[in-house]
Amino acid sequence: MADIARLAGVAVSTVSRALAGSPLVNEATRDRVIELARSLNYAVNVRAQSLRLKHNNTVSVILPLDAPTAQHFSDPFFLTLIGSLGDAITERGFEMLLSRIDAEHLDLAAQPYLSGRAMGVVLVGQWHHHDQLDELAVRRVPLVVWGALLPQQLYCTVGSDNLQGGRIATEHLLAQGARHIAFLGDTTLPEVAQRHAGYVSAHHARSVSVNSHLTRPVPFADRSIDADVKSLLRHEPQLDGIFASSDLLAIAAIAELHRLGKRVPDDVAVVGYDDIAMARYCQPPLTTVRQPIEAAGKALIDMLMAQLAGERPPSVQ
Amino acid sequence: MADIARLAGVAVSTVSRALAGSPLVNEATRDRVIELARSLNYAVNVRAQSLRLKHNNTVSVILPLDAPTAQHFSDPFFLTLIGSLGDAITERGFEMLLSRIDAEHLDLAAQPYLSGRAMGVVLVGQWHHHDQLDELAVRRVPLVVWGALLPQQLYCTVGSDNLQGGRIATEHLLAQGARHIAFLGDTTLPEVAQRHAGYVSAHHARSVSVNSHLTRPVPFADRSIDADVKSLLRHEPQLDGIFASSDLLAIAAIAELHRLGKRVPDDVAVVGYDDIAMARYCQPPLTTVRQPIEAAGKALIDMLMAQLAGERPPSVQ
DNA sequence: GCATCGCTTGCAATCGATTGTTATGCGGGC
DNA sequence: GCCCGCATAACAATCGATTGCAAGCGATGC
Repeated sequence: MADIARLAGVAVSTVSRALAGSPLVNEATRDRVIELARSLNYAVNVRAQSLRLKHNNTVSVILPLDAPTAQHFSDPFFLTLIGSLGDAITERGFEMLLSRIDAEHLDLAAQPYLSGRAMGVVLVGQWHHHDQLDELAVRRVPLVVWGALLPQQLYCTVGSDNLQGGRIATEHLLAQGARHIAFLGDTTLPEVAQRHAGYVSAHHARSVSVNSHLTRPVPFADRSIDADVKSLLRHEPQLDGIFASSDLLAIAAIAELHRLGKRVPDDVAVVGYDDIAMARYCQPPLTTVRQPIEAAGKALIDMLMAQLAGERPPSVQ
Repeated sequence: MADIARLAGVAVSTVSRALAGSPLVNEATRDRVIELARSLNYAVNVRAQSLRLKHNNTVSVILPLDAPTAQHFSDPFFLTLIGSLGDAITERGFEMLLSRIDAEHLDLAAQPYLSGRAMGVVLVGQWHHHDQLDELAVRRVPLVVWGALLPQQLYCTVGSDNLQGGRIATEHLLAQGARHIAFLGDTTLPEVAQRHAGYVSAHHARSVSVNSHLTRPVPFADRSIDADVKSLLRHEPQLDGIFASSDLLAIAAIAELHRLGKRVPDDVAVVGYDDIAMARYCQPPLTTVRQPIEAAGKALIDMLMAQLAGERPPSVQ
């Protein structure tokens, strides 16, 4: 900016005002400065600017990394959600800072906010540390979380109605006559636990008993799912339905069922969860419970903005 | 930081040194300051820090937005590539700033660098403006591009060998006896043009003539692909192969072929490109040309670092 | 001769950190 | 008693921008 000031023969403050389009500078001066800046490929230093202005136009999006499963940025559901967030953030003229933290230390999610890098934080998933998130809310960190709505939680969440979703998925299988339905998913995660509760509730509604051996605690995206499917069939030859807590699990399970000579859905019906793009293209198309991914990004950002405006927006399902 | 200095009874400069672990401060003082900072949930203001230090630990990743197709952050290939970049950037301790620009103004990709927001830029795809990217290279903007290697280009690229890939895919179809092979892809894009050149070259190698009516200029991810498949079959009932320039196109084409009563691959064989995760789970698995997505993120970031170190790294295929 | 006008521009403080230089306190040697 | 060296800590300039306040312009009226 000093260079431009020198070349234009004015003070730095005038350049600043000119580039900001302030009416306090002469039009001729302003045009001269702006033209000079353009020809020099000059752009205002955003760090200095936001330091001075104490404001910020970046939203931090954090995808916790579940170390045990060494999961990378690969899960299609999370990637799609990130895409949806990216669109929502871009539409509002903000920037998106994407990072990862250890899923065991969700409190680190406050870092981008505390260090002035971002105006607020969007966290994808609660994982196992609901308590750490409550603490962040107490510390008034602007935060919204994609995940389950838990009783008396202090932070804001956006998510699908997992209980209802689990019920619908299971009822769909029961309605087709399935009576030995497996549940695939890590029920220590709040969202999956709610889906499992829906699975149990749907059984009760039809007075069908739940065989607890049919619930397998597999992570969201585990390649070892094949072994689980094999073991399920060995221990429960009557298996006639699978409710997988993610589409990826469902698709992998179907592939393994095919390899084992089972017909889907004739022998074993499978229902997934998420409705990722892939699900639509399967042959035949995978039955799945739709999570509103497209709307989710918008809802998360809307909620973050409301929070920054001082409101306490209610969580959304 | 001033607050901590006051509470600790020392000067701001001492706090700064203490938090940075400088040996110039007494150990007792240092511990006292660090403990105070922790208890106050204080984090160094990164904007001020990087303003002062004139360095930067964020990499800007830009996904051009192709306005005509109103394409959102949804293409699984690009999302996977972003995931791969995210992993590579996180591994090196950097941050990832993700944004979108109009694909017609790739010169805007320099903005995050010029405004001091990022140390360098990774651009996903050349789209239609090779020239604008050359200009950025002339202006010495640290930039690496995912895309095709073009003759005498001035900027660095990472990408697969599209010519060879196109050749392999087409030869695979020809080897199965296909003689009326359609090409689906927007050949005005450099990468797709090279794949098409491979398609033509494979035909020539076997002295099979190329029917130019079988080349359809569909965008990477277009839902209207169904109409193209219908029209291809109407005009060329002998159609026995399709080389789609992306897996998404291939999968959509297969779905439509099924609807039209064609068997895949018996009646019409289909080959895709990219090898997205989805391809592995199709029934039967989609034949595709693998793009090294996992390695790509690492390669792009390595190249950016080399450039920042003053080297002129060669483009990689 | 001087205060005043509206308009434009320059001065200087400020944002929050870092770091070279200087100052302070203390103990020991002369 | 004085000075020196050493270990710490304070001072102040700096990064690049923004902005309240004041200064300057020439004409005018008292």
